[in-house]
Formats: sequence, structure tokens, C-alpha cells
Amino acid sequence: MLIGEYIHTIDEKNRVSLPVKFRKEMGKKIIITPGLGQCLFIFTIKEWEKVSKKLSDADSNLSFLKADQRSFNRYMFGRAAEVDIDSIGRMLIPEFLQEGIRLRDKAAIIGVKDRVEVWNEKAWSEQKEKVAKEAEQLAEKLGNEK
Amino acid sequence: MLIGEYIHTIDEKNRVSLPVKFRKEMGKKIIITPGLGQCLFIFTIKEWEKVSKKLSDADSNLSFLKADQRSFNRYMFGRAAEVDIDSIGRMLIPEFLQEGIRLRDKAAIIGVKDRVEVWNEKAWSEQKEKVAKEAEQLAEKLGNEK
DNA sequence: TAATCAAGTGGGAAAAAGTGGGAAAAGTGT
DNA sequence: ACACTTTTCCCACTTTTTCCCACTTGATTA
Repeated sequence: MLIGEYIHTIDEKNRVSLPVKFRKEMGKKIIITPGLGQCLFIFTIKEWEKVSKKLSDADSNLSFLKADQRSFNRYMFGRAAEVDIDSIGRMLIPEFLQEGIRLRDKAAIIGVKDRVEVWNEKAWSEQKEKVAKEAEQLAEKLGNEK
Repeated sequence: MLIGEYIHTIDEKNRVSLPVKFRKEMGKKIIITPGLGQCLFIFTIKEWEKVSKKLSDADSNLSFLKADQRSFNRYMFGRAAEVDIDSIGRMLIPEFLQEGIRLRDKAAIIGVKDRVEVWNEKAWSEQKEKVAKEAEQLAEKLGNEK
């Protein structure tokens, strides 16, 4: 399971180390897409197959209008990139994906169960702060449902 | 069953001894997450599997499409850590988890039935004091209702 | 009360992880 | 075909983490 938070450098050649704890699970090839919220998603090939299938399936539980569906898919597929992990565990993040989330210098790399997210470090700490309060209430609710 | 209170040092390398009484039950690998209130939760792997299942939406591979679910999963999984217990029974608490509860110097380690909690020592003694009063009132109330 | 043992604490050395950069390879345009 | 840029691959340095050993403290018992 992919969990935890890591702050890594994005260097001049657009490379970022994938945290060691994620490497085994992610394999040698990954898919990077624009995420929802100010981040990127990273999927394993396997996970991406599941996700992309669902996304492109018009009858899925997504109640999108066809036009919306199309443009949403265009967005996800059009910007998705297949990326190799180099011999020492770094991935190369295409510049067109960096722009969207203002990535530079330091990136926060977050494990979220079966995907990885990449954030601008600052945006991540703001996100955390924002969610902290809501999360506690939500968690309490979940806890009570036991 | 995990019970009792222990005050241990958190050293410069972010290590804390797990009380001997907890070691057998916790095993060699644990999961640390932000808790409810000013503390961290420590789960056994087994317990975490239960908890994480409940947290994630079991019916949908696309739980990331829902904004609330997304932020909540991010918060819980992103701030969870799988941690090894070293050969003499210490665990390493990631700094990003320490920040949230202002952990430093002395930590209170509390057994709470099937999980362990970690508190800033001071926060814990305040918490105790607060609960003690409430408990007294509650007991009195219960007594009167007889 | 000294010796012994168990639990907890601290720190040095080795190993691993992360970062940076040079050189070879591939791609592009003239 | 050549010069020039971009990408890829690999090596080397630095920092962090892990592993292991040893000391301290406090309880136990002979």
C-alpha cells in the first residue's frame, strides 16, 4: 500500500526521486496524469488500466453528459504520460505537467493507498492545513459507524 | 490487550522505545497515523488493514473523483507511515507526524485496548486532568440515577 | 548492600537514499 | 552531412537513515 509523505527535489533536468518505499510497488514504468486538485497523479500501469477503462466507459457510474465526458477524457488522456523510472529510481516529469501545478524546486510526494500524488510543496502544506479540521470531524463520524 | 501509560524519550534521531509490554502484540512492523485529538495512533498491520478498508470507499476504484473522499484519503493515507521496530524495540516517528502534535523530548505512550496512542507529554497530562473531572461528574451522575 | 538483570537512552560507523553533473546518444534543423 | 540542442545513461558526491554496540538507570535478589 502506498502511504506517507516525502519532500524531494525536482532538479534542472526535471527529475524527481521516487521514494524508496514506493519503488517496488510502482515498478519500472508509471503513468503520470494531471490530478484533481493542485496535483499530479501517478499510477502503476496496472492501476492505470483500471482507471482508464472506467473513465472511457460511457456507462460507468459517472453521470457525465457525453460532451463533458469527452472533454474530461481529453484532459486526462491527452496529458497522461508514460514515464520510465531510471536505474536509480528517479522519474522524469514532463514540463507540460509541471506547469499546471507550479512545480519547482521542492515537490511533495504523497502515497494515497493505490496511487501517488505529486504536489508543489507549499500547495501541499496548505492543503493539509485546510483539510486537517474537516478530516477530524469526518474521521470521528467514520469511527462512530463501527 | 494494550493498556497502561508510559513516558519515554524521543531522541535526536526521532526514535522512541515502544514499552516492552506492547512489543509482543505490536510485532515488528506498525502503522503510525495522525489520531483524533492531539495524538498519533499506532496500529498493528492487521488492525490497519481493517481501518484502511473502512476508510477507503470499497465500492469504487474511482473514489478520487469525489472531492471529499479525495481530501480525506489524502489526509489519512498521506500522513500514515509504515514503520519497523528496531532490534531493541524502538520505533522511528517521521517528522511530519511529530509536527502535528508538537512532539518533542518526552512522549506519553498509551495503550488503548487495541491501539496505542502517542501524545506530547504535556498535552497528555492536560487531557488526563480534563477527563478526570468529567469522569467524576459522570460517575456522580450515574450514581444519582440509581 | 553489592551484584545482576532488564529496560531505556545515546551515539558512532556502515549502508542506503537522494542529488548533481558530465559524457554519450539521439534528435533537429540548415 | 554537419553543427547544435535535447535527452538518456551512468558515475560520483553528500546527506540521511539504519544498524549495532555500549552506557545508564532503576528494580531485584542473593
